[in-house]
Amino acid sequence: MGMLSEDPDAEAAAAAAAELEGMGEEGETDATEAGNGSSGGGKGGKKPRLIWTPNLHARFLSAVHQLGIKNAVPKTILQMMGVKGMTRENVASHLQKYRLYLKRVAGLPPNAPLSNETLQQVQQAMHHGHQMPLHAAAAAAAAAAAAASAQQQNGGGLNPAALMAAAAALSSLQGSGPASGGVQQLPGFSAANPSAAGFGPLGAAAAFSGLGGFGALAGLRGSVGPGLGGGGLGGLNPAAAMMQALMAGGGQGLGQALNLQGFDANGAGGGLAGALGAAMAAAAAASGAADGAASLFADGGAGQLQMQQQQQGAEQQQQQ
DNA sequence: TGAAGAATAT
DNA sequence: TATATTCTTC
Repeated sequence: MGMLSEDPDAEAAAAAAAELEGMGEEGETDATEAGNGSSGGGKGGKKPRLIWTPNLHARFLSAVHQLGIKNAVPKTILQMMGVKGMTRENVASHLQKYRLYLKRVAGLPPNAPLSNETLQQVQQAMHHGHQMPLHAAAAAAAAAAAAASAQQQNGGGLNPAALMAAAAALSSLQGSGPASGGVQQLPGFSAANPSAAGFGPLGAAAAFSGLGGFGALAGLRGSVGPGLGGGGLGGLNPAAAMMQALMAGGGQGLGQALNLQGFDANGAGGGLAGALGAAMAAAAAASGAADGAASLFADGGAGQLQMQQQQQGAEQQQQQ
């Protein structure tokens, strides 16, 4: 079943194309004009802000991969994407961000010049990362949620430990690469001593940034952020939806869950990056607004969560 | 002149 | 933060 992204090039592009066409031509930009609400008036003519939906990003990636990074320039990418209403500037802006993202994944400083070779290597590495089983993500998310939930009973508040547990679980699963580097940025951290993270959840987030890329960032924005705010999402619990999707093991389910809460699946699409986002979201849900997570515990996931808690304990000891 | 890419603004 | 816009360079 569908792993979320074995071959983004073909599958994603096809899916994107199908959806785009199906949705209606205009739809493209369908995207998404954000907001729009503004009154109606508009005259002014300001172009609506383009939102890079998972499908659009899939098309973008497809074009970039086909062209090769060397030849992937805005104009060409735009042509290959063939999205009505999209401008070269839209693509250029996204490409700029994408390149920065690749550099980060490669562990290069932002100002480092990027060689084509490096980028290609990163891309390949990412493809392999995509093969990562989703259960790993589910396990990490569950561990994080369980830990966060437990701590919440003691006094609540945010739980960097849960976040780090998720990071540790994921990075150990991956074994090597940027992931471990990300975690190493917080030496001395342990569940018993979460303050080692320095900045609490933000510290944990910083650790993730080295490996999370789009996925982790999107996860932070869409789920952890609101969770940290303490207010939750007013009944809607994207994290729970994501966990359910993950546990169900379905790529499509995950995508739908992500769409539901505005989480950009272009990030979640990658196995590892998406897993991080989900794990963090789960932790946030448990420590912040836990409705959905709670229902999940009461559900079939309970047993699995307990297992993961033990597993997490082992992880923590390793960290220490 | 138009496009790419970096820097900066929103 | 994500995306848009501006600025510089080619």
